[in-house]
Amino acid sequence: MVAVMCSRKGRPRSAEADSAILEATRAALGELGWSKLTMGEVATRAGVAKTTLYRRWPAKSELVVDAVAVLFDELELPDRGSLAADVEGVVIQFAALLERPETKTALMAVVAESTRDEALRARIRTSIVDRQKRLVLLGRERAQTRGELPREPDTAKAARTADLIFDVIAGAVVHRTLVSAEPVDEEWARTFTALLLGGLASVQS
Amino acid sequence: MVAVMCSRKGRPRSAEADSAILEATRAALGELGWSKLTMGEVATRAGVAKTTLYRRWPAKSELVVDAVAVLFDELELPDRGSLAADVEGVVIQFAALLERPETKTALMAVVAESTRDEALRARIRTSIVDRQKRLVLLGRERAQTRGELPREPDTAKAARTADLIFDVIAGAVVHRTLVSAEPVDEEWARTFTALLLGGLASVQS
Amino acid sequence: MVAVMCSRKGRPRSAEADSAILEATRAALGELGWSKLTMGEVATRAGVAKTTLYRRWPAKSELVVDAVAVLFDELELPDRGSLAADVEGVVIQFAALLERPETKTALMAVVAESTRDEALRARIRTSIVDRQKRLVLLGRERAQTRGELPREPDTAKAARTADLIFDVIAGAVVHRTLVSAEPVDEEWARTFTALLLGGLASVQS
Amino acid sequence: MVAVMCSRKGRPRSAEADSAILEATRAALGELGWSKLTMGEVATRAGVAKTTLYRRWPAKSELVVDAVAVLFDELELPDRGSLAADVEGVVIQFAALLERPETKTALMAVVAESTRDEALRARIRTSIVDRQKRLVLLGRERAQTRGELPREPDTAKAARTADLIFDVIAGAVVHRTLVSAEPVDEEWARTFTALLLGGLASVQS
DNA sequence: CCATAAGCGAGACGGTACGTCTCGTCTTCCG
DNA sequence: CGGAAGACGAGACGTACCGTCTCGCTTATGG
Repeated sequence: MVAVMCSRKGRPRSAEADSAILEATRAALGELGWSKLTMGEVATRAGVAKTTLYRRWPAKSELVVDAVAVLFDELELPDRGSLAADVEGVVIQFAALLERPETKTALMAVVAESTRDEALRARIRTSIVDRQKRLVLLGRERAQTRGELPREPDTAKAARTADLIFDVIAGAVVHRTLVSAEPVDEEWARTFTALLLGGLASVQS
Repeated sequence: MVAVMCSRKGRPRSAEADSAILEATRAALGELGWSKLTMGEVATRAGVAKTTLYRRWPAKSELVVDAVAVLFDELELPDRGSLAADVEGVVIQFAALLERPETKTALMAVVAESTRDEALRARIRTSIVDRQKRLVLLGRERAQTRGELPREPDTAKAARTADLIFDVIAGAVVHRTLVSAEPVDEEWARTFTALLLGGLASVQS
Repeated sequence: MVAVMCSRKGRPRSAEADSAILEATRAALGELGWSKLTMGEVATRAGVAKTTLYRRWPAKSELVVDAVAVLFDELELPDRGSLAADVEGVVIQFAALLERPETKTALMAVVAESTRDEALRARIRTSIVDRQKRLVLLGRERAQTRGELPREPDTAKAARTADLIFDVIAGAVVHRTLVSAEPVDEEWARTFTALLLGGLASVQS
Repeated sequence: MVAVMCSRKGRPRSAEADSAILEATRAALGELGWSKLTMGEVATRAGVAKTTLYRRWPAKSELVVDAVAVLFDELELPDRGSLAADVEGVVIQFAALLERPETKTALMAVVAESTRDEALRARIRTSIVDRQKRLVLLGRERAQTRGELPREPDTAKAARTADLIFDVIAGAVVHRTLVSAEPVDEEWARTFTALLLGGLASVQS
C-alpha cells in the first residue's frame, strides 16, 4: 500500500512534460555541455514554458541529476561465469556510460555543485550513487555462491568493504576517463580488475 | 630582421596583481563556490580592474586552475620507512587537501568544464595532474631501493602501472571524499592501502 | 435529439460573486494602484477563481470601469438655492471623489487605456461620463426655473454649451486634483465657479 | 557658473544613446501605446542594451515623461494681436499636440502612475506642467502691455489666478480631447476662449 | 628628457540568461 | 454544467555577469 498523496484539486501536472523535459535535458547536455546548458533552452526544446520547468525543478543541477540518473540504471551485472569477468564487464559498461557526452559533462558538474549544496548531494546519492551499489552487492553475492569469495560474518565490515570496493571502482574509472582522459579498454579493465580482486584477497584474509 | 625581444616597451605588468588575483580567487572560491564565483568579484577582491584580469586569464576556469594548482604542490611523500606507510601518508594528505573548500568546489568543476575544452584539459594535466604523478614515481623508486618492490624491466609496462596506481589512488580518494562524502581517516587509508599494495603484488607477479 | 432549452440546466451564476469582485477590485485599487492591480489578485481577494472573473470581464480595464462607475453615481446636485452654490457644491463633491485612492488611480489609467481601445472608451462614456452630464442638465434646468439663466431655443447650441460646461468643470477639477495636485477647497471652488458662470454669461449673450 | 559635477572616471555615457532611446520611446509609444510599450522593445528599437536603459531611467514611466516632455516645449504663444486670438491659438496648438498618438497615450498614463509615486509626480511637474505655465504668464504680460488686462498688484492673487487659468485651459482641452473624444476645432476654441476671458473679467473685477 | 607604448582603474557598453510574475487559457474534479 | 483550483504556453520584468570598449591616468623604455 503506497500512500498516493496527491493534491486532488486543479489540473494535474502533465506527465508528458516531465519526460519531454528530461529527454530535452539529455539532448541539450550532449550538444552544449553543462556550462552552456540553460533552463530556457531546455524549455524550448521540450516545447514547454519555463514556468513549467521551474515548477518541477528548482535548479539546473537537480534537473540534470534526474535527467542522467535514468542512464545509470541501464548498468547491469551480466553473469559471465567468474567474478573477474563480471567485474571487467561492469567496468567496461560504466566507462562506456561515462563516454557518452551527456554523462561526461554532467556528472562532475553536479558533484562540483553538490559541494555547496547538501540537498543536491543527497539527491545525487539517492538517484545515482546508492543505486549502483547494488552491482557491488550482487557481484559479491554471486561470487560467494560460486565459492570464489568467503562469506563475511561481520556485516558491518562487509558493508565497509562494499563501500571501499565501490569507491575504488567508480573512482578509478571516472578518474581514468575524465581526468586522465585515457580509454578504458579490455586490457585496462583486466589489469584493474586483477589489482582489485588481488587486493581484496589480501584485505579479507 | 625580426625583433627578437618582445614586451620590451611599455609599462610592465604588475607582479603583485598576479598574486593578489590568485589569492582572491582562492578566497572567493572558498566562500562562494565555483558557480557563484564571478570574474567581477575576483577583480574587486583583488583590487584590480576586470581588464587586468582578462588580460592575463581568458576564462574563469583557467584562472581557477592556476589558483588551485599551487595548493597541490604542497603534497609531499614523507619517508615513513615503508611503502605502506608512505602511501597511507599521501592518501591522508590528499584527502585533507580535498577537504579544503576552495579545492573541493574547484576540482570537479574544472574537470567538468574540461570535458568540452581540450585546452583546459591540457592545462589541468600540466598544472595539476601530471605534477602529482611524481609522488607515485618517487614512492616506487623508494620502495625499490628498500627492496619492497622488484624493478620492472619493461619501461612501457612500468609507466602503465604507474598510471593505473595514480588513477586508483586519486580516483578512490576523490570519490570517497566528494561523492560518498565519507571521511578519509586512518582506518580507511590503511585498508585502502592494503588493498592497493596487495593488488599490486598480484598484478606484477 | 438536440437540447432545445438553453441555460435551464446547470448551476446559475452566483450573484454574490459579482459584487464581491467589484468590491475586491475597489479595495485592491486603493491599496495597490492601477499598475500593480492584477486579475489574479482580485480573484483571490474576492474568493473567486480567475476563470469566473474572465467569464464576466474580458480585461482589467473594463473591470475597473465597472468597479468605479458606481462611485460616480453618488454625486448629487443638492439644491442650495442658487446656481453658483449648486455648482460649488458639485465641484467640491467631485474633487472629494477624486481624492479617494481607488478613483484617483483608476480614472486616468482607464482614460489612458481608452486612447487605444474604442470599446473601452465607449464603456467609460456610458458608465461614467455621460451619466454625470445629468448634473449639468439638471443644474441648468433648475437655474432656468429660478430665472437665473435664459432658456436657449436652439437645442443644438444648448447641447454644445452643456458639453462645454462639462468639459470645463470636469477638466479643471481633474487637472487641479491630479496634475497640479493642489486641493480643491471652498475658495478655489468659489473662484472657479465665478469664472465659469461669468464666462457663461458672456458666451450666451 | 554651473557646477558641472561629472564623474570624471571610466567610460563616459554615450550621448547618442540618450537621444536614440527617447526617439525610440516616442515611436514605440505612437505605434504600441502605453500599455504595450516595453522596456525591451524600446531598447531594441534604439539599438541599445536593456541595461543601458535601466542605467539611465529606473522605470518606464520616467522614461516616457522625458520622452514626451520635449514635445511640450514646442508649444508657443504666437502674437496674433489680441488676447483672445492668442488664447485660441495656444488652445488649438495644445489640442493638436494631444492628438499625436504618442502624447495621447502617454499623458494620462503617467498621470495615473503618478498618483502612487511622488517622485514621478515631481518629474512630471518639473519636466512638463510647470514649463507650460510660461505660456499663461507670457499671455497675461502681453495682454497687460496691450492694455487688455489690468495689472494685478497683489502678486499672490495674480499667481493663484494664473494657476486657475492654467488648470481650466489644460483641463478643458485634455478632457475634451481624451475623455469626450471630440475635436478641438476653431469653433470650440473660440467659444471656450470667450467663456474663459469673459469669466476672467468677472473674477478680476 | 620627453615621446612612445603598454598597463592600469573605472565604468559604460551590447548581450545573454536568470528566476519571477502576470497573462489568459486549459483541464480536472466537486457540488 | 458552474465554479475552485491550479497547471499550462507565452512573454515581460528587472538583475547579474559576461567579455569588450573607451576614457584619463601611470610607468617604463629608447631615440
